[in-house]
Amino acid sequence: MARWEPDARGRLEKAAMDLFIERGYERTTVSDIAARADLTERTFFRYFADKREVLFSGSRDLERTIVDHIAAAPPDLPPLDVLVAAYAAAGAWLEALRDLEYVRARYALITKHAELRERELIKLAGLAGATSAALIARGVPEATAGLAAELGLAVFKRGFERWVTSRKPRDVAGHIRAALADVRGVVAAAPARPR
Amino acid sequence: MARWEPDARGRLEKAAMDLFIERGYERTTVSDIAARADLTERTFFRYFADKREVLFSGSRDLERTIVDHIAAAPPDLPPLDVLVAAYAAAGAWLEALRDLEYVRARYALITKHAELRERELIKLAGLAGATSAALIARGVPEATAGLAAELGLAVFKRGFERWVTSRKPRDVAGHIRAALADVRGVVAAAPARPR
DNA sequence: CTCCTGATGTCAGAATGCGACATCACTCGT
DNA sequence: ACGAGTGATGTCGCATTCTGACATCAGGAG
Repeated sequence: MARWEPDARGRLEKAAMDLFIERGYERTTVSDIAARADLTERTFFRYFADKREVLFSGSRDLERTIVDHIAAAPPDLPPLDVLVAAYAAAGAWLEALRDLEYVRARYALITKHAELRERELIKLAGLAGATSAALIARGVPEATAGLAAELGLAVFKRGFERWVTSRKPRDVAGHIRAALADVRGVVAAAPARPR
Repeated sequence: MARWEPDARGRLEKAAMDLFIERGYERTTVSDIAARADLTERTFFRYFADKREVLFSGSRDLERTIVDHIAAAPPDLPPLDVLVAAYAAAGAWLEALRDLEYVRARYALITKHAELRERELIKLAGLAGATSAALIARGVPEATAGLAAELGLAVFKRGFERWVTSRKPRDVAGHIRAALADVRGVVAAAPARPR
């Protein structure tokens, strides 16, 4: 018999999600989570730097997926199109990986608690940095890459949000590409001119 | 004689900045800050919701300034241009209000500590929300406003960063307008086509 | 003069997060 | 087969952040 139950990290993540949904984020302590996972508070903090992190373990994989797609994109595609294609692909990957109910529950939690939104935002900022670096590796000039990353992220955020909150959800990729079109519209907008 | 020294809030902010610069953010406790301001830890938390907030008191004024400029912009200007003009004006306002050394020291602190970057990001997200609402008040459709706000914020971030980190600083407004041009370039980029 | 208000202080305590050390089943080399 | 080492976990103690409840007390309103 194994010395410990396996997958302590996974158990902690599940216990945390369950408890957050049951009682809310603020009213569940790390001690509660650890107890439900049959572990110690101290052990929780060995796996997660702080209480928030338990909700963000997936962000590393997401980032890797996106960066890989950027590297694999056709070499003459303009930066923003590279990013949007990568986000669309990663979105589809995520869609297949996670239950929509899970994604929605997590989204609701993060939206509701400023503490968690802060963490989400810094993860996304890290993602922007990673995509920027991936563009630079393709030969995109540094100055362009940073801005493109920021714009691409805006497109992704918008598309993702539309996906999660739409009543009859269609595919993420579609939402993301629609968001890109919207961005193009906003940037191209010219002042109304009487004629 | 007044019962207490005046401007407790201001004293706390100054004490905090000084100590953060002297010993770094992490190694100064709230108790330290309060002591230097001749106040109690408890009083600190009456003025600031948490330790980080002491560095962000200005963001309310900044937001107000920007929103006012948006409201006052010529009615037929396209959303993104409205935003960039407002940011440029607010940037100039900030430039006149604060010592460059202060802005830089604060920027260095925030850049260095993830905790503070998180707070900064959520303040900026709040700013995006406020600018979006201001656009909607001008009659911009909701869907457009949100995206325009996000893009405008990206322009502002880039311009501000360029301003703070450039060795021989020129005016913020110029940097912001330059960032807008860059964004237009990125969005307009077409795939390289042999002909 | 008295009452009230509002800024501050005092105290106790919960929760987060960390360093140091203990435990103990399992594994590997011999 | 056996002893040393490894690695995940537990235990303990502590600093720090943040909150609730109550106390204090100068100055202003009546």
